[in-house]
Amino acid sequence: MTALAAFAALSQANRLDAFRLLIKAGTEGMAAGEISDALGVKQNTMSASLSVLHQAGLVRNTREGRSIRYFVDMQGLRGLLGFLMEDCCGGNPDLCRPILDDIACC
Amino acid sequence: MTALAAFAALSQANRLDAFRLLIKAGTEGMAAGEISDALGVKQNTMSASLSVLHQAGLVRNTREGRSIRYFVDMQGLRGLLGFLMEDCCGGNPDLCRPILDDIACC
DNA sequence: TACTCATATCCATAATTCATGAAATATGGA
DNA sequence: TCCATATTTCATGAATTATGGATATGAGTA
Repeated sequence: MTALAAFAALSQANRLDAFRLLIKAGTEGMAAGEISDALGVKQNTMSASLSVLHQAGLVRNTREGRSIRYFVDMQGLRGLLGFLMEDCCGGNPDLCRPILDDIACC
Repeated sequence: MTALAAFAALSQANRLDAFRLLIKAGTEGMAAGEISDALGVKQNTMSASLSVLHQAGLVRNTREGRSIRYFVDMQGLRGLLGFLMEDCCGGNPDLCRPILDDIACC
């Protein structure tokens, strides 16, 4: 199941930090090198981390000249959260409404 | 950081399955034995899994006679998703709105 | 072509994680 | 008290994973 891979991908500090950085970066995304610099992680280690996030369907990337730019894969994130919250609360809206309110990022 | 523990907790099949079961169970929760029966997992193995979810702040439990009943910890879940989506999308609502719509569980 | 920058891959080692059997703890009933 | 039930705790070995050095690939530049 891919949700498992996604949670596994987010369960390690470098990868979680990188993912949150990309969440903040939004549509602009960040080059792989920018990410490793920002987090003070060695280039090859971060490359491996980004690869795990990519395989888990949490990020996309496109080459841009010499750099490779990473973005959050919004569809992947959506699928993950949807899977987690499927049939939640046994149909009791009051339980999970506050959760949604808290993700009111925009 | 506790978000790390939470994602790690959800990154293993038994634990993710148990958590989703509890999401569906809502306020009723489920006894530890019910969970291991439902998932066909040995009792001590499931107990260890529930303990990991508990330490990660994703579930609560209360004793009920001889059984111990588990519930999703809504506050924990809320904190986790809030942490993940913090400052998301660089302030671009169109990006993350579909995500929220997809978690429209109730 | 030769050179440099940006990233990815390979490999070995160290560290972590997992499931299980066996034993311990807590509760309720006779 | 003694017993059965429900669950947790502990110890262990097997499997997985993270990390970093070295190296490879690929893209621009001269």
